[in-house]
Amino acid sequence: MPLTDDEATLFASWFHALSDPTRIRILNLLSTTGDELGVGTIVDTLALRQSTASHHLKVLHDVGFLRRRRHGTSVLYRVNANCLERFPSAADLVMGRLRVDAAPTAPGWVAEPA
Amino acid sequence: MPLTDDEATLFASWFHALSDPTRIRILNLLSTTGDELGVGTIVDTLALRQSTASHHLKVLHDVGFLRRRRHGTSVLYRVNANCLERFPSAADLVMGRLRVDAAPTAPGWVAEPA
DNA sequence: TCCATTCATCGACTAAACTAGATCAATGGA
DNA sequence: TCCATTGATCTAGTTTAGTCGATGAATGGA
Repeated sequence: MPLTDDEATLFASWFHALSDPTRIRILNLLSTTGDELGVGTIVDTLALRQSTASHHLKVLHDVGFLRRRRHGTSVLYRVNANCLERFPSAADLVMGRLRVDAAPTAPGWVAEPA
Repeated sequence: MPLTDDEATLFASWFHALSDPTRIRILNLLSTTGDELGVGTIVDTLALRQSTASHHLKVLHDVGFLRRRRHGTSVLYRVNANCLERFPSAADLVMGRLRVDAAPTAPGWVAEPA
């Protein structure tokens, strides 16, 4: 049974969030570091402009790959653990090896405050 | 150990190939069908313009997700089986759960004539 | 050889995305 | 309250990507 257009669009949006090298580096930095980082640290570590980093962090956050919280004047970002540990091999969804109705509706579909 | 810029760019290119709904639908059609399909069949099944389909097929082929062969006047596309069965959870690469030096350099890294 | 079929490629148009400087908002300390 | 810090948002400029009609190339049959 083929994917619906809506499902295809949804899955594409997840991949889209990973389709930029800077976002890959941000995600890799956060996941290998293992805990939350402020925007300034990310900017310094990856040599990004602040507005550029903020833009990419928003993309990753909007799709559910990242969580964030304020801490004083700074905002700390971290990888969404649900995403990390339960995100199925995304290819499996596309390839029809996972039933769509058993799949999440978003990368961070497990309840957790945004 | 963080990803290099080149690695981040490479991984991003794989995700980019999956970042469009039409390409997701093409890949899903080919994988669920289970064998190779001509461009005309894909065009009819997914209600695409021929040039649009050809464009997306090229993107998927270039990145290694699809193989193709001529058959008479038509061209048959199929999913790259190496890709399907051995493509690791792509997220694992980004998340540092797979060592980069153990990872493929392309989705279709296992030798097979293009 | 001539023609029909099937796709790939080209060119133009439009929309979306990335970057970056500038400005705005939230927080906390003096 | 005033100001410094931190990061989000705004806007502009450039690039990249998706769509689609038109054209070109490969194949095979008449």
